[in-house]
Amino acid sequence: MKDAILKAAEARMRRDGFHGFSFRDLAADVGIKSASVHYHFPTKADLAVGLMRNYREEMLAAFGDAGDDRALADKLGAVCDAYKTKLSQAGICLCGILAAEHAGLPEPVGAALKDYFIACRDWLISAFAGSGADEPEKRALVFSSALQGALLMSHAMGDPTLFDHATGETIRACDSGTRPRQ
Amino acid sequence: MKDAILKAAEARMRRDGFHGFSFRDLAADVGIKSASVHYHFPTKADLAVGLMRNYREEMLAAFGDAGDDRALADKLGAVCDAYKTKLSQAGICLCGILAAEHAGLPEPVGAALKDYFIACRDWLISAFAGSGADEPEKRALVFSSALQGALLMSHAMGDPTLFDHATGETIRACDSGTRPRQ
DNA sequence: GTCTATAATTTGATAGAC
DNA sequence: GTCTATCAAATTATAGAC
Repeated sequence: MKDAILKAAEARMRRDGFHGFSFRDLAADVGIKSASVHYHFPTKADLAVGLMRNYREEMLAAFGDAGDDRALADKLGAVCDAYKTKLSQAGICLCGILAAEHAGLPEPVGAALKDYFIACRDWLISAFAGSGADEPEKRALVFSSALQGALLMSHAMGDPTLFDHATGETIRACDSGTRPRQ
Repeated sequence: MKDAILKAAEARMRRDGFHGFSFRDLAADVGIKSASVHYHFPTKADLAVGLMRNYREEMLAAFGDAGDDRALADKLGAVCDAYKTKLSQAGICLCGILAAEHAGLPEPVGAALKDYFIACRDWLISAFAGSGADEPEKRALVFSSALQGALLMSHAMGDPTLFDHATGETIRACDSGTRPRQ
């Protein structure tokens, strides 16, 4: 049941944001009462933090090993694919929408948010550094922001192809920047 | 007073999102009661739509004329500067945060949101087409998404330099793509 | 673990006096 | 235009029975 709540909460939070749904909505989704949701997650912040922990593990697992022998473009492609799967399910990145709202969120949520983006950044730094790219730290953040922007705009415009165009462009730029005049 | 409410509402909505503040918060900001806010804006959707209309005009004015004789990089730089000013005031783009939440927002807000992004896209298409770039439609959307992502990540990580890095990279990519081996 | 019941607060919004 | 007063509904969260 805890997993069912987390699943419903991810869908709700990715669609409507932290303040856009209630424990009663969630309870109705999984067929119990809101008091029972509070049994599993005392506060909404607890729910969000638990959700983000799960989400981080799921995404990093989908990215694969940043240090393996795949080509850089394949690694970045795996990251894009993981987010595209999320986009196709409706809603953007869980941490993307929470990032947009983060100034008005409980403090533990903000901390978990930074944890997520730092984990992603570190994965990307590893991937860039492994391919001999210069300034891997900078590239990692630029790539992340391009990705989050592609999710946001593709979602807002209701145009899934926008995500492919934007991420395709970004990967191509990274690849040529990393291995110039190949 | 209507302008004061709009100003306070922009700050609140850019910080906390559509559901993250109340008419009472707003009333306190400008020193009146919430009933008086409802006199100026009957519903919260009315407020958001009015806000977005103002915001759109303000931003397009800051971009300047898309058809003038500035270099493409200068035009794109003006767009980035306009958003950077917003970022420095705290909070991301008004339409960026509303885009993230848009699935759970009143319908008129979603319509105004699309209007904003279409206006921006058209401005950018004009700028790209004027410099002889190929696929100006595609470039416009890719540029917009890079920009929104840069705002989001810079905000979430609390790192203003991230915005400069990401947008600088994007402008450089557009420029070299438009005028190859210059 | 889930329920009923409810507390305590907040919310968007309205009515009507001034 | 702003106020007081208020409504009806929703919200997060808790207490205690089963």
